[in-house]
Amino acid sequence: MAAVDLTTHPGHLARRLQQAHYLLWNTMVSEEITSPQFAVLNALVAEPGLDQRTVGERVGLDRSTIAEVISRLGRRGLLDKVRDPQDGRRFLLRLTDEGVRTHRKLTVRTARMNQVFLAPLSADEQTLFFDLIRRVSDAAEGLRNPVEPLAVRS
Amino acid sequence: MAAVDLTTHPGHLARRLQQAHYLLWNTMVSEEITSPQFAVLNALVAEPGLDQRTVGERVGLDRSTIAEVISRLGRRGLLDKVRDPQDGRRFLLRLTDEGVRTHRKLTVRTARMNQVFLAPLSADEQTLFFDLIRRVSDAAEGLRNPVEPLAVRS
DNA sequence: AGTAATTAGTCAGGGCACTGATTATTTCAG
DNA sequence: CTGAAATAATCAGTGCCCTGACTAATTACT
Repeated sequence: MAAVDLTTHPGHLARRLQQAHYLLWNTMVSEEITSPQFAVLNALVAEPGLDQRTVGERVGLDRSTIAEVISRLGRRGLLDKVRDPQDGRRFLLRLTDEGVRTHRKLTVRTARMNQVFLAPLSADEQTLFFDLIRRVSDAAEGLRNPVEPLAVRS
Repeated sequence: MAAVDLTTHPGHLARRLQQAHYLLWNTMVSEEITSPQFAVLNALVAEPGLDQRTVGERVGLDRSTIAEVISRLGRRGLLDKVRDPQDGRRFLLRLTDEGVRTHRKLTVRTARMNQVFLAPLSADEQTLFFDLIRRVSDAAEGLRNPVEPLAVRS
């Protein structure tokens, strides 16, 4: 009696959207490299030598998850990890040649996949789609890290 | 040089959206029951006595995942699982009283959470948001199960 | 009736995602 | 300069998500 219509629940829709994407990625882009892994490669192409934590921040992965993802990419020989001589807590990350090649190859396929994925929407709708999702995500992210209460320095 | 802007990649946005939702759910709805678990409870409120596979279909979870989710709900005493006497392969699922109570409680909180989550969008934009995401997901889902090619019976 | 194909569910294995606790290093304060 | 706070990374634990291989039960085809 009291059942609810999940198609008006953003969380449920978000999950379905991600599943749909996962499937398409698997068939059109790669079965080896996942979408989050590609995001890490991409971040390191843009800014080589980043440390692990910062990469996680760039692509939206927490400290634990980014460690796993990086470990997998390292095992596949797509990136190198070296202690920062300036700060012994950090590891600096840099793509190998193989990592750069992989990124380049997947960039092309990803673009094709995105076209297919978004094909049901007109160009205007696609823009709107990005905008709406981004606004909702950013707002929720903001709730997470409440703006520092402007601490009053005694 | 060849780095790409992930904010125009639907997969990346979908992942971020889901993370944002996960966080909000955890703080505003429940730390025990997850959103997919609630979806299962909801499906069984709507249609008590469904079998496992069909529940999975209703909420969009594959056979393996639905088995895990149901096992957790069973462990928590929120549902019962009995062999179908008509078909010994199936398990029929039914919420316990505790399961019904939990569903009712979470329904209220979920509605509140959805309001907060969608607050950055106007009413019209919310409708559009649902519509765009649903269209993209459904289309991708369609690619997955290509329409049976109308097999020509010799 | 008896074998073949289908179907429901399980299991093993890989990957993503979060929290809370721990370790090592650096920085800050007195 | 030394003890305390902060920071980068790891680890253990839980849960979601998929695939491919397998088992058990049912249905369909001779």
